[in-house]
Amino acid sequence: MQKTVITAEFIAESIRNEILQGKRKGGEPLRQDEIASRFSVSKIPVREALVQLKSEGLVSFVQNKGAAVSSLSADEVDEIYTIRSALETIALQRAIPHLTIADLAKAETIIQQIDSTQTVSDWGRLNWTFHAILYAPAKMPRLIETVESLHTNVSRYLVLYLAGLNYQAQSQLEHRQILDACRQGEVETAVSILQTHLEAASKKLVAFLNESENKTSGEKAK
Amino acid sequence: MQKTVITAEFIAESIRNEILQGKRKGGEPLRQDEIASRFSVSKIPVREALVQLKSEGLVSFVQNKGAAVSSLSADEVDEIYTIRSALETIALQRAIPHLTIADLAKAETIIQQIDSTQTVSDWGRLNWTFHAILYAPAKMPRLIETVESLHTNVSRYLVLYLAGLNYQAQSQLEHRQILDACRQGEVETAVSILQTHLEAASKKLVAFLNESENKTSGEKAK
DNA sequence: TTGATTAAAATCGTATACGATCTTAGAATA
DNA sequence: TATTCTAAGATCGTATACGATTTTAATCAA
Repeated sequence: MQKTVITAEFIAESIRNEILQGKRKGGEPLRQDEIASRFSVSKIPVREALVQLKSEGLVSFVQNKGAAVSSLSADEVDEIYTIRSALETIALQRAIPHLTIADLAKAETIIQQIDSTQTVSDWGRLNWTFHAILYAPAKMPRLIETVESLHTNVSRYLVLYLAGLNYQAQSQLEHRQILDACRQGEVETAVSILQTHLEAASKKLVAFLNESENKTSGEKAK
Repeated sequence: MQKTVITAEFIAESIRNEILQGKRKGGEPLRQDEIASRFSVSKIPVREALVQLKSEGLVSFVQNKGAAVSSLSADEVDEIYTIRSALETIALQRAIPHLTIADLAKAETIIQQIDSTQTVSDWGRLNWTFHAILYAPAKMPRLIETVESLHTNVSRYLVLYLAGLNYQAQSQLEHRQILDACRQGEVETAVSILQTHLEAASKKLVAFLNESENKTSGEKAK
């Protein structure tokens, strides 16, 4: 077996997953020595992994204090959804004319998998998979990469706070409506529902975060 | 004087500038030892700088072959301008109602500076400064950061290939039109000219790159 | 008790060193 | 001559080691 990937990539993926699964909370420091010994490597690939995650917005660095899991404010979440809406709209619009039967079937399968999903991190991952399938034929890899990164950033909050509610039922309904519109080739309709879909998530999440920020206001000055 | 920035940040900025000034051509390998000795540091901060630049799209890594300055295809440039148009449109639209007299004056100054600019790298930098001033009041730091990164990526090609032509005169005319529309608070007009402005740059650059790609087709399979 | 002071421990950032991989150039072979 | 082989050099990726900074905790003063 050849060395599968660069060490730093492997470590970055592990830490990314931990953050997405809520095992690492916002603000929590990421000790280089601890991570290094856990993976039985030196700090050097660990630091490179953290620099990578910093560029994805999942961790932040402070001089001589190392890395910590970054947090999102309500404003930032709002901004992220504005960007996502603009970009995903373009992707879907361009992709629909090129969607194949196989793509649509694959998307349908993912919707069903989401229905029977138990863990929140699976839900977040499948959620993105569904969208990514519909966007892929747009052949815009940079746009998709950007959107995926933004999705990842909000996902850890979504899975934590919206999973229990009736949000999932509504979300799945919209997924099915989007898929139907894609099948019919109704670009306008699909894009419109997608925007609604994103706005709904954004509003709930922003409201939730505003609430928690008010509760804990004053702590931030620390 | 305290240590201004982390070493890696400083090195990243230096290499970034070299790439933007055309001192480092696309495909050119970036030797870690060479860079390290030039800055009198070890390879470790150099590698972190390169990982950072990779996340900005300016360099790419290949396993055991290190980093090299990345190149852009015509398709990628086209995609980048599509993304920029979508995002900059939002930024300008939201910023205009909050533009102050001081912002407008600052933008006017930059236009004048561009007129008297000699070097292409100054032109690229000032060009972005002008746009950034008009976008800033939108208060969307992530969006701006994303757009800036995309601007940086195409800038090194723009300055190389469009600087000589009459492109700059046209570009400056559009800058003044955008600024005028901003002064009048005419959001629709400003956004519309901005889109034209970006499309013009995109078309010229894509045409140029398609031409060079055809000339050198066959080399790519290497 | 509370707050200031300082020494010890923890942690960071990076220089040095080294095995692993890749590249290159000359020798051997056809 | 052209091609394959091989060994030396170049370059990469990372473990180890260490000074610098920060944090913690213990001591002392108010």
